[in-house]
Amino acid sequence: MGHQSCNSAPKQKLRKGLWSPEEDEKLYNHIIRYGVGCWSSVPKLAGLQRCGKSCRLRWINYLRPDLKRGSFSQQEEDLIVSLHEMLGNRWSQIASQLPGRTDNEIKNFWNSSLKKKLRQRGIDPATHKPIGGDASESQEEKPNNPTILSGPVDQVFPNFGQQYFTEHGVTPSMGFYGVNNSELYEYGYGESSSNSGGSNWNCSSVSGNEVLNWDSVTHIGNGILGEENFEPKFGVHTWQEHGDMNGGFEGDFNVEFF
DNA sequence: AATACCGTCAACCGCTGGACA
DNA sequence: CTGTCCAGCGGTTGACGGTAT
Repeated sequence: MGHQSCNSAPKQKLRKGLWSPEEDEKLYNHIIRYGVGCWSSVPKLAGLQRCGKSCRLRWINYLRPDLKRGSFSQQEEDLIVSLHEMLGNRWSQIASQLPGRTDNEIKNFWNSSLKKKLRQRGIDPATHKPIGGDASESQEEKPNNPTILSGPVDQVFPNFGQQYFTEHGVTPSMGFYGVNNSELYEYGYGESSSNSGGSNWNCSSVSGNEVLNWDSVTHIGNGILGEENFEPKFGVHTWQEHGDMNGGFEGDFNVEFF
């Protein structure tokens, strides 16, 4: 099958468990000198009795020079929580938004610390919704409490921001954005007039700025692109781009988070 | 002082999907 | 098209240190 464990490689006895300082040194020196290349050949070339997978993990989670060590800042903590709300347990995607942190590190931090903190605050870490209590109360509260932010892209979207748009080759524009099957999607951006492209949102032009008709938000879960489970996360009211658009997106936003 | 319990974290395991022959 | 190899991912495990009993 398509899987192989460290046991299936060569008869030679492979070491497991914690890494010794000598092993670390061998692996570190090898990769600094020759780069990674093919992980399966690294142990042989570096003189290690480990499988390539084990070497890869050790490098990524511990030896890499660009790793940030030490405890998580409050800012990082908040970022992890908001990214987890959007992406779920996609630790590598979450880690990609936190320079110097590994997916393993974030996963451990989440499981050992953050989950507990959220529960203490009365928030279910799985759903990010209030635990127990009066469900109707919490549902009523949501639409009445949108968060409206204005400013540069990285300020308004600290949780994925400029990098997200750049990586996805998307210029954020007026419209709805949301989550479907834990992927962030943009829907209907850049469109004016109503119900274009099968989307169920409306907008109109007012003094040169396109304005969303938020009444249509309630319809957005119904069959956009034939998808279910679409969960709107935010809408861009107005925006203005600036800077070098070829080098990545820059702009000022007026955004409403649901 | 002994040991049971708990939290943290490094590392492993097994699965998935992409690349390639 | 099929099979194999491999990197990457997320869940799980186990070692270890600290704290409670």
